[in-house]
Amino acid sequence: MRADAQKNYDHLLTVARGLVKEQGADASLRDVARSAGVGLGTLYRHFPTREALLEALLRQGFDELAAKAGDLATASTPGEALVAWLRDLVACANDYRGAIASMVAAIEDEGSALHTSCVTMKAAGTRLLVRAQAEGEARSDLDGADLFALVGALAWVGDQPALAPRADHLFDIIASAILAAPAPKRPSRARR
Amino acid sequence: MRADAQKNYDHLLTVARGLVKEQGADASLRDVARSAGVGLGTLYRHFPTREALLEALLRQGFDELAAKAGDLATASTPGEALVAWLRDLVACANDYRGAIASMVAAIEDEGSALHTSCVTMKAAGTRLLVRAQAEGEARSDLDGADLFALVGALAWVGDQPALAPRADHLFDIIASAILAAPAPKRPSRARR
DNA sequence: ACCTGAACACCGTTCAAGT
DNA sequence: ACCTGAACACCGTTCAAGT
Repeated sequence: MRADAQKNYDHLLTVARGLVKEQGADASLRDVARSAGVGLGTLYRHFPTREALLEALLRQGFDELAAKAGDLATASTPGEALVAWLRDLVACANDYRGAIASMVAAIEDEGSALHTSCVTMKAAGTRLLVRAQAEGEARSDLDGADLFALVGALAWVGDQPALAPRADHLFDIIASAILAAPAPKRPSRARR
Repeated sequence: MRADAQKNYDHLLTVARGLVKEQGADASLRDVARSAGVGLGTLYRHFPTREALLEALLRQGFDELAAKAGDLATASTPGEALVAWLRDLVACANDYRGAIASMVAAIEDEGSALHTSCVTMKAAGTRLLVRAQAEGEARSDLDGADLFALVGALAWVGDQPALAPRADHLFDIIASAILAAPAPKRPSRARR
């Protein structure tokens, strides 16, 4: 890459990070180019789609999550490892409001710039889930897709200003549901 | 209301229902007016905001939910009543993809045309929750706001094409978490 | 009273023209 | 190679002018 192009790329990313953190994943691309002092075509040259830009922004967090998944696979108990990793994944998605919808859609869209990253995340989560299930620490009626959907749901809650204050509490509730054994069809009254 | 105005109102609502069902709550308002064969100003006259249009579309479902909440308060067991009502509320939100975000935001926005409806829904859900809690059929560490947030999360899952197939399963999992007693801080291993 | 549609200020996306 | 910005086809929203 030519030196001037590299400089544009880096600067665009910095500016985009600020704007997307403020205004969410649907921030105006025109604004990004304008704030970076660069032509619209330059933005499109470096990031041909909005997903490509989002992918670049999420890159660092994704890499850290991948590394952490590896560490957790040997450290701590399987159930704790799973929950700790899920918490980080949700936090990563919440860095950019609205990004979670693109991440979720990318799982099934091979053409998306986010596809590979998100499939990798889903696979890492699935491994942690399977290990916890093998040890009897996670309920058995869940698979990787269910887990990713729950992450999506929790990230969405964190993205809504009116719900965000409840996000941590709901995370704990759903985490405990993941760790618990599946409930019987009809809730049993307390023993008497 | 003048007869011609009433006719426009009704026709706009019919057309909007179709378009919003197809394209989601962010369907183009221009398209709605165009498809209804009416000037843009006429749409804005009858529905000054997108929320006002959404409110009119959700009206029927909301009314049915309110009635059902009353019925359920005396019929069936408190836990079953709560879960059945939540299922219907999620289904109602899923009628119009993307509507749930507006509903959730409306709770705290007194200026929103959806405010009253959504506060009413939240209050009805809270009553069903409190009754179930009083009978020991719902966990005690939840309040109405938590419940509404969980409904939002589940409705969001149902709105995502990639996740919708999992929506029913996740509903059951979260429903059983609502009905269960809160888990201890650390998940206890199975008795041995 | 009610309706219309032009006008304004924005978008996303593409692409010919420049360096 | 890379950059620019005009051009196109869309938005949401307002409001003067019509009936």
